[in-house]
Amino acid sequence: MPKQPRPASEPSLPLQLVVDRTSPVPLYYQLSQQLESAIERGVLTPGSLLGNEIELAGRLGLSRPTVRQAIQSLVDKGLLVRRRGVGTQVVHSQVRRPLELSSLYDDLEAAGQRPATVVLRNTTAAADVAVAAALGVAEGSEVLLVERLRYAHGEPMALLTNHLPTGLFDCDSEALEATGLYRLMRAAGVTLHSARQSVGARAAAPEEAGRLGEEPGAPLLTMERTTFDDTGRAVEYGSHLYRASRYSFEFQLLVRS
Amino acid sequence: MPKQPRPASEPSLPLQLVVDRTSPVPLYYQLSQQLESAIERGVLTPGSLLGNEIELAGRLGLSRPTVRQAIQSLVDKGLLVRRRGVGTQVVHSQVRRPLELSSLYDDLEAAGQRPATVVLRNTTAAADVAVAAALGVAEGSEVLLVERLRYAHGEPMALLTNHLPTGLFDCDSEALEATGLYRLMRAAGVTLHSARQSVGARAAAPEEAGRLGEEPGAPLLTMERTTFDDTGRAVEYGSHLYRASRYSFEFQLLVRS
DNA sequence: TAGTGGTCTAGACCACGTA
DNA sequence: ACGTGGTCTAGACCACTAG
Repeated sequence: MPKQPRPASEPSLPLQLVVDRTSPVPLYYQLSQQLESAIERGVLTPGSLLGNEIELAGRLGLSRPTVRQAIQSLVDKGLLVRRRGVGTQVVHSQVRRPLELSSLYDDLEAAGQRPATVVLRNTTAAADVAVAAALGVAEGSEVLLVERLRYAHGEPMALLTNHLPTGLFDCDSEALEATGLYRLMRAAGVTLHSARQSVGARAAAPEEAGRLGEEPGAPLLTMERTTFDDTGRAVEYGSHLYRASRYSFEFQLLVRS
Repeated sequence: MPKQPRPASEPSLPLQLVVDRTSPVPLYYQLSQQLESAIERGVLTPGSLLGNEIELAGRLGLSRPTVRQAIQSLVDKGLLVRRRGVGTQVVHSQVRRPLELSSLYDDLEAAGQRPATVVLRNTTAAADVAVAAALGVAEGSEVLLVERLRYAHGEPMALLTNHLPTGLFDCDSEALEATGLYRLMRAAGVTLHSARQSVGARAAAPEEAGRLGEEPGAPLLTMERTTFDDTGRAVEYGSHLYRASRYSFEFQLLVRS
């Protein structure tokens, strides 16, 4: 009997998968990385089945729980979908950028826009009510205040105002102009854990408009964010203004199941 | 020796935990629900340790992997933090609202604002370039078009424009005025999987301003969203306008680790 | 050194979807 | 009826952290 043209949902798995047991990298992680890269490179096409877990485990010389752990991590990332009685398949969706704690610096760099930063202020100040509440410090206590103007393609893009608790890390203006705030914090050993964000819009005040190269009254995107480390300390409170004509927030999100 | 005041990070676990093996609810889920509710109610205070997994498993008559599965799900939600050599503790952070595929209707309802909706249009139309690209259909093909004005406290809040593939579900205007679009889709058996969003701002055009009760040129928040089901089909493309003076997007997000 | 989470195994039975 | 993923067990060894 002649072979039928293979439907997109049939197992397509000559796929080279190998694990190195001498490596310190966890086996499930090696596997999930290989699967992810195969999906990324298009070797595993959308809709294709992965083959059942038992057989996959046998073929790799792994136990089923280990294989499941690898697959589960990709399901959590939204790359795979499991269906009982059917199998595990590569998701069809076209976009697969995960939602991260986005850094404007990284965003711009990824877009090939070579960001530039001018530090307008880098000093200490007394915390006002809002800042004190966000950072969980006493009103009037001393906090770091950083104000930056960020450019892309030589055009101003955003006015970034940050408040940070003192003593957290060394906030050097030169370093701030060379990279982003989050990178500095991570480099200083701060482990970012979660953030609370609020995105809105308002009209530009005259001074803000002047700095950003917009007309007074022009629409600006606003973002306020408080970031916490894994001990629950607030490590940063940002209050940012973006030119709506030049910037928008893009992200993908997964539906909690 | 007199007892020292207990530091916040010490195990505090008289905590009543029980599992019902006759229940169809998975054991790990019963456990994670109980832990989550204990955290929510403040019985497990921020910073308190959970006690090691082995002992917890023994006390509940469960195996360690099952207990780990329960704990892991809460770690993924950002409620718990694990540290090797230390233990598992309740995260200190004050806010713990997860990021979801937010529905304006649900948001307003949760805020106690009793949303009202007026359907302005509910018809079919030919897909233009943008809509066709977003939904993955041919340009000019027929799609559903829904335009709604949403009110809170009797004030207009947002102008919602949605395009949907035909034949997906019954798009009844009365139902649309009684609840949100996502609820209708879920009720029709559509399993939402992921969405691609873009949030920006712009000035209100005269007609938009009129409908929303703003002045022309007033800043509006814009949101475009394409939602996919678990087969990768685009099931909805929305292009929405919010009064910036009355609405902003709020969400929490976790740092991928 | 002792205690914790991180990883891994080799099985088992069940529930659900498809046919 | 069959094959799939969903759940669960009872162990094991290792890596990291604290004291």
